[in-house]
Amino acid sequence: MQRIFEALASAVRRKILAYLSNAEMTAGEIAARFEISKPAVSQHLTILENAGLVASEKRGQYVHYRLIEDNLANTLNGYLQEVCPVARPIKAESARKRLERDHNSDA
Amino acid sequence: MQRIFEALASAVRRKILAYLSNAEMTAGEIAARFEISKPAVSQHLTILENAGLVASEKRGQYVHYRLIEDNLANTLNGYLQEVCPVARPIKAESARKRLERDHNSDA
DNA sequence: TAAGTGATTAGGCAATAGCTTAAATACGAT
DNA sequence: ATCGTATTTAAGCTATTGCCTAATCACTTA
Repeated sequence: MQRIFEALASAVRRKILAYLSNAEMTAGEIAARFEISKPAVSQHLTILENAGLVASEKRGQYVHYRLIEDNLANTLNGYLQEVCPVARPIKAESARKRLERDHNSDA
Repeated sequence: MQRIFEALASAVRRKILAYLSNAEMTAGEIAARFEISKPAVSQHLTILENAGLVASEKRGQYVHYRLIEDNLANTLNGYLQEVCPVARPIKAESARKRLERDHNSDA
């Protein structure tokens, strides 16, 4: 409980959740999206993971992060983010990324 | 949004919300309930008020604080607190306080 | 108006959060 | 094996948070 609220208290971390809302991302992709260093993003991801909001999976060289959909806090937060002017465009980007990937997987 | 999440990130502040869940309280009553100084509680109340989670009303010498019931964040938080082992006993105290007052108002 | 009580503000201190750069670790490809 | 890339860990710095005590402000009552 405490870890969830603390994780959600950070604007950057909520943006990361929005960015993961529609597509899985590697740590590097997430870091590239935001204006902070990779180590800083890595720390945020650790906090989100310890709060049970995201899960990571190492595949080769990359670490893929995804939302844990089956999670009350994420469900409620996702609902709030639908009406949040900061989160909405980031969620849209996330959706676009997924579409791009679906498209490219034809190649 | 940011202020709401920040307000809810503190365990003491969530306890204060639980304590207000069933009854209005003065600043002094809230401070007496928790093991921190009155000024510290006053700061927490300011943060909760700035987040739009509580409202204050000065009546004579006392400042009464109450939850803003008609508030999405409070509604969701109240729901979470129903299943929170920390918040539940505090909510019960709050309910007891209200009953005491209803009883004493006969005098 | 003076004293007593409730509450907040001010000032100061210790602990923590969040960031950066540099170093280390893990993996893939040449 | 070595080099390049992806990621995390380590170390250190700054800003903020949260608390305390002391002082101030506001109100009530004798």
